[in-house]
Amino acid sequence: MEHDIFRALADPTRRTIFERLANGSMNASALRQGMDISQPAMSQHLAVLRKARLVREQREGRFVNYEVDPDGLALIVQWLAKYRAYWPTRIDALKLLLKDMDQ
Amino acid sequence: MEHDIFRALADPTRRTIFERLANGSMNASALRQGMDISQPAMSQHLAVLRKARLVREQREGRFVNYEVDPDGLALIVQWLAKYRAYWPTRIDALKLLLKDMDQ
DNA sequence: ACATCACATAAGCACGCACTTATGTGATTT
DNA sequence: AAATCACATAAGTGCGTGCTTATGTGATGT
Repeated sequence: MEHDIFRALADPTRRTIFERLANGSMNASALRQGMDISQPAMSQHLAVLRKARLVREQREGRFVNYEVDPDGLALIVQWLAKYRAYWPTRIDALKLLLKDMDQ
Repeated sequence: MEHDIFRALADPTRRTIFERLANGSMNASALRQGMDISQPAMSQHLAVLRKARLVREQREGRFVNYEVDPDGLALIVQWLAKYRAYWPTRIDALKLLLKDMDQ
């Protein structure tokens, strides 16, 4: 399962898909816009992201709406937490993170 | 670079190596103990982890000591920060993280 | 100096993976 | 009910990747 996540994110196309979904959920056809990717390829990528729990589907008629699944991200956070002793303490990303989570 | 990281972590053997180094830095030979992996394979895995900045080397005589490189982890945190809007707010891992970072 | 040790690199191979084309499935439209 | 649409699945293919064996390199030991 942790394996599924890292394997899913190892592909740049899937990271792009995930990033696009993070900016708003949409269906598979909409996801293809401006991505130069075939319909089966998109479907296969979404299947991999689904298995990794990075993305979840929501049937709406004959469309399938896709959205970010927090479970996958939670598992990455969990994995990262194991190594928090090595996290640099002063980097901007971390400060950003802290600021955002404080409120 | 972010690509190098996810690709590096996509392999279970490399994740194991990384985890072992997180529990204490050591040289390549010591890393092989109990892992049933050839010397060249280990060397190649370490090269991939190095390129991803997840690990860094420190020559000591004819030994090469390996340790976790915080830079790689920082990049993952940075990547994760982009999706913090989707992080679940009540999971244990997150609470653990916060508690540890507060002090 | 030579041998040996710790590790890196080279080259070849088998397997996994991302793609393709073709076809299947279930819902909507007319 | 027949056609069309949105998407999934099947099967085949080329390439990347992780392994192997063989060899190179640089440091230590005798």
